Amino acid sequence: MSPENKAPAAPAPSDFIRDVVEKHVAEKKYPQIHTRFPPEPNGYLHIGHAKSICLNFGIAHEFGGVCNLRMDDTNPTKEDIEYVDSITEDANWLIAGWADKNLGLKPKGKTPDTITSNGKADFQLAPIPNSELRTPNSGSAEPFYASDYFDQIYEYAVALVKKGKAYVCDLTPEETDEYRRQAKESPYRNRSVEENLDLFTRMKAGEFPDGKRSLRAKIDVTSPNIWMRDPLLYRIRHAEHHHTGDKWCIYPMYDFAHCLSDYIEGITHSICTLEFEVHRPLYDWILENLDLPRPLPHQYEFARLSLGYTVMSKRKLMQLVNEKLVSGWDDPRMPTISGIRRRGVTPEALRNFAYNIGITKYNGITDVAVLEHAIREDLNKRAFRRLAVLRPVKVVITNYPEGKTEELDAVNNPEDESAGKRKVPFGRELYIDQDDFKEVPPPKFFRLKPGGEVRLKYAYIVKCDEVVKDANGKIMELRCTADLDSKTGGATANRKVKGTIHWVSAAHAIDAECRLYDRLFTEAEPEKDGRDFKSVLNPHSLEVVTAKCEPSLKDAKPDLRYQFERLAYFALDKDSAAGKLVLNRTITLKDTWAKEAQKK
RNA sequence: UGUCCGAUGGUGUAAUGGUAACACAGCGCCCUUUGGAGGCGUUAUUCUUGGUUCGAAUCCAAGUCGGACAGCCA
Repeated sequence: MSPENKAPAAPAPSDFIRDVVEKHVAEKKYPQIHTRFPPEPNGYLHIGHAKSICLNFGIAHEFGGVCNLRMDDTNPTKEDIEYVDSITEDANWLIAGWADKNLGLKPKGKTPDTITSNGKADFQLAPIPNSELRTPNSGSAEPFYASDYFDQIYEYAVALVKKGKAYVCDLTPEETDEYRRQAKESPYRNRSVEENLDLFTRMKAGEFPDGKRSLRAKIDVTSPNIWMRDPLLYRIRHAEHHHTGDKWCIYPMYDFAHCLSDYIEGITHSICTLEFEVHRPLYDWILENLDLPRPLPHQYEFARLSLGYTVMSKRKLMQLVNEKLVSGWDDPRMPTISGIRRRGVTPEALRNFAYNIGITKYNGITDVAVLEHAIREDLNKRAFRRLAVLRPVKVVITNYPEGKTEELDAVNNPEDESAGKRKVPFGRELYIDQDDFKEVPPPKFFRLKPGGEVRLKYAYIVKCDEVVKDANGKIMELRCTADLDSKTGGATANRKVKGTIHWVSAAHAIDAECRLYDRLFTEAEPEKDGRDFKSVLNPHSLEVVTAKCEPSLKDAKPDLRYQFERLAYFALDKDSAAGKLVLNRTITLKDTWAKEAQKK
């Protein structure tokens, strides 16, 4: 295929944040665009994070910049190394082959350099340059950690104290709350610099118990924005940190650590979700009051993703895991990146989805159909077609010789000629799906029925002569005759019959455990009107069947995708072993017959 | 209650003072050895009121509705 014939690349995305970046690039405001993706390692990444990853890495990718992966780990009591590892893996999976060249990592163990910028002392930690290895956690590179800057952030706090812009406060958490609500100054607000310095040093040294004192910024307790009413900068927490161990017993708050981490890393555009909008004045205040010599980062906010038929908050996802309502963070029904990956969705599909939904400041609920469309569109192009029967009914072709086997040609992917062909065995005894036979067919039923004809895909046209039942009336087998001239190339091959169904040869079929996943909730908005989201869990979100599959599926590969013709897309699950196939249903094919049948 | 933010078909977005468009969903037709895919067509939209203007989704004002925040969480 010549390059001209290739489908045009999707136009570069455009939104209000990219407009700003584009303007800055045109003005040459920064030497390089530098974003960051900064999750707290207190849970697994979900599809909402995927939106953020696509935005931050997308901007770096489109404007020739860098996007740092950073663990925002300033609260030791909630974080864990398990999450650091999963976040690294998930982020890397999503950007692989796309923006991996723009991924900012740092040398393992490296902390900020103390440098001189414009004649002033400065802290800086640059990513490893483009040319070097950027695979996370392999060899010499690793993500950034806010906790690697605790020394520098402490220095910045001391600087604020010395400038009279921060003070040690002895109010209890409850009192602090009350004072802030009432716009009252803390009685400790006007301590001397010397006393503040002494107390802050002793806080760091571990002289005081948790909650006894805090470091607060001295801004304006009457500000209409509560975040400017002398916010906390440091709290005492005698707790072991997953990355810094027991070195610290005071930890900076998000607001203090985040802007400074951005600055230290040389971030130009700090993009976060809408709930931080009211924090932006504080973000700016801290940076502007520290006499920093390099250009300051700026914060931009966008609406987080809400998706129908699922929940997104880490707290609720954690609840589903802990209460064993799902099998784990990577249960294929979970909206986590690891769950979505295990389900069989590709990173390309997820990226296309992120592209399609756009970036705005409006809090809407995205229809899952948009996600499902992106998944089907991607899988349709790449999946190998296979014949498999989920709920088998036996069919005997009475005019087909016993013991005879034919190897019939079947295309691997009608969308992609280069995917080639394979052989599927045909014999006298077959399985078809229960749904493809109706003894009393409804109107417009194009499949097999008593006395009716149907095409067996890639094989013959058959007619159902007899329905054999057991004593209870259960269908045991369907006895059919084939038009033996009707297979491809035969005399009657072009005869038109209304329906075509899939099948497998009973003698050659192999078994596979198929896990049929459906949406986790029965309601588009599980928490609407404050109801308990667990009360609307879909009891049928997982059904397990043993499918009869064409024999070529024994070589199924974990990185390939399969379409069981006329049914759904499947991917190999990690529970598979030699001789034991386990397949996850990623998503069904569109089923216009089901829709038609529903109209009754 | 205060502060901030937002409002365009059923849903999500575009139009940056000049013909309201795209995708998904829906509906209809064509095609089809997948009731898949594809093709064609179609339904349906600027929160309200006032103002500025030759002209407003866009600018201004007031209102209405919705969201976020008000942790020593991030």
